[in-house]
Amino acid sequence: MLSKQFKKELLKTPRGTRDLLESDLVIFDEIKKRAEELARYYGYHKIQTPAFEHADLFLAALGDTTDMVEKQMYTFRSRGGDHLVLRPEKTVPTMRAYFEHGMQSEPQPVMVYSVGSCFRHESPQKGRFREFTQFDLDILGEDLAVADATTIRMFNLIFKEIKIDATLELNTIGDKECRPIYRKELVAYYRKHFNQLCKDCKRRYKENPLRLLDCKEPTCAELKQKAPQMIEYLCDECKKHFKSVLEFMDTLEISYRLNPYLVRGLDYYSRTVFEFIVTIPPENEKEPARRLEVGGGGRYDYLGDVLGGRHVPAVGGAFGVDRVAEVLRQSADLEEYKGQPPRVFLIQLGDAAKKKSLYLMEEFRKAKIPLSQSLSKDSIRGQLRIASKVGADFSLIIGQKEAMDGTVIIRDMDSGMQESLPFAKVIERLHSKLKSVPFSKRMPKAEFSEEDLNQL
RNA sequence: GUGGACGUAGCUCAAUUGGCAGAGCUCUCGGUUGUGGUCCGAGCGGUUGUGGGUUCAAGUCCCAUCGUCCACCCCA
Repeated sequence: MLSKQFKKELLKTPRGTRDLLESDLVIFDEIKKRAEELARYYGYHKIQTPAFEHADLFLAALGDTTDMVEKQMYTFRSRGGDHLVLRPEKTVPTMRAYFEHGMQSEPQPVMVYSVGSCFRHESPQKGRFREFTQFDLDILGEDLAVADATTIRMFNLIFKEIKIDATLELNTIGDKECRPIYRKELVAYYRKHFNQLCKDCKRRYKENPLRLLDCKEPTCAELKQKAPQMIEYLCDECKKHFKSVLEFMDTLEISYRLNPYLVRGLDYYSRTVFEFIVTIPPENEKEPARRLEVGGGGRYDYLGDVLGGRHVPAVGGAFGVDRVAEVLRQSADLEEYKGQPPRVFLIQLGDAAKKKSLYLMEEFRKAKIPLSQSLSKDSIRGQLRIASKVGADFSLIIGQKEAMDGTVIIRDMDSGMQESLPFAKVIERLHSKLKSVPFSKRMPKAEFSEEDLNQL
């Protein structure tokens, strides 16, 4: 037995994690289901990689971005001494699986999707957890712009399907040819204005110049407006590629906003980058509307070279199931995400009836009658209370008398009308009753006016 | 790592200048020994996050600590 003090500390999930209860999971599952249906239809195949990988896999892929590796990854040693890490994302594992299973000798491109937890040791805040669920889509072994367009289109379709109003932002960050040139220009520009930069930007200037474009400080924002933009420095190939992506967007009638400040920090990224943004209205008038990134991705043509020593042009992205669920919870009509209440509630009174009902439950299951019950309650009153609380349309009542003469009472929970039938007829009768009571009629907490009551 | 707000029952929150720790919801049981929703009654549920200090007396004041949320940093 834990002491009370320890209970307070231990009987809760660790920081940045949480339990998902049924009311959360019906939403999660529905999101995953709709995304999966779309992905499958468009030719993606499901894969599942382990929750942890060799730490060196990520070290190799991410390069020497020590902040990410040291501070934000859950690394640990196995008993055998392996240096492992809880996966912080799924692009790298996907590429790892591509090589491990020789997918380069399958017809190209290889299209895969996956859904599962990722882990980052960050300080939690709204929509950001240390364990979170990502839905990933990737196209490996294809450098044509149509793959970029397909990826973006998939997320566009998915968000439409789950009724989330997300804005697409697009940019290109060039390739190995043109990006270094641009970066040099950018650094040269900021060098001239170095003294005006905010404290953070002075650090970014050294560590990750492209991130300078991300700063929200007023003076920095002003500076970046006059900063050189990637688009002016694109090589011919990249220009052609990006133009082609945009043409596909027009063809598919997907609206987008070009955001020249959208960047990805890591070296293996190239060309197309995109994000889907949801604007959340402010809770009170003083606060500005918030931008929540619900998904994003891009092309990563160099990851294959880094990991497998082989050029595998690829494009992919992910959306955060947690964030999407959060947005849905605040905005959407959640009716269709609510779990369906059991339609029939089985009530038993007395030992003989309880035994009988235990047997009957399996018969009802085979007959596909959606049944619920509370076998631990004995009073009819208590059982009926639960039946109405869970929103059952009908109750089946089996008491001593019914158990003896082989009948069941069917009670219509709306009207209170009851009829007694032999066991053999009950299933057939229920099927027709369930069909005749439409979903819309079901109101768990209905309130009746006097007129209604008089009619009964 | 930095800054701000907040920690009282399972949940939402009260508690006056420091003066008996409370309400609503939920849950359990009963009002009706075989009939639900509304209603009524009763009950369960607390070391007021933790530790220390001031005081006759601390949920309240002070210090420390832990935790949660929010923002920053970071964002694969």
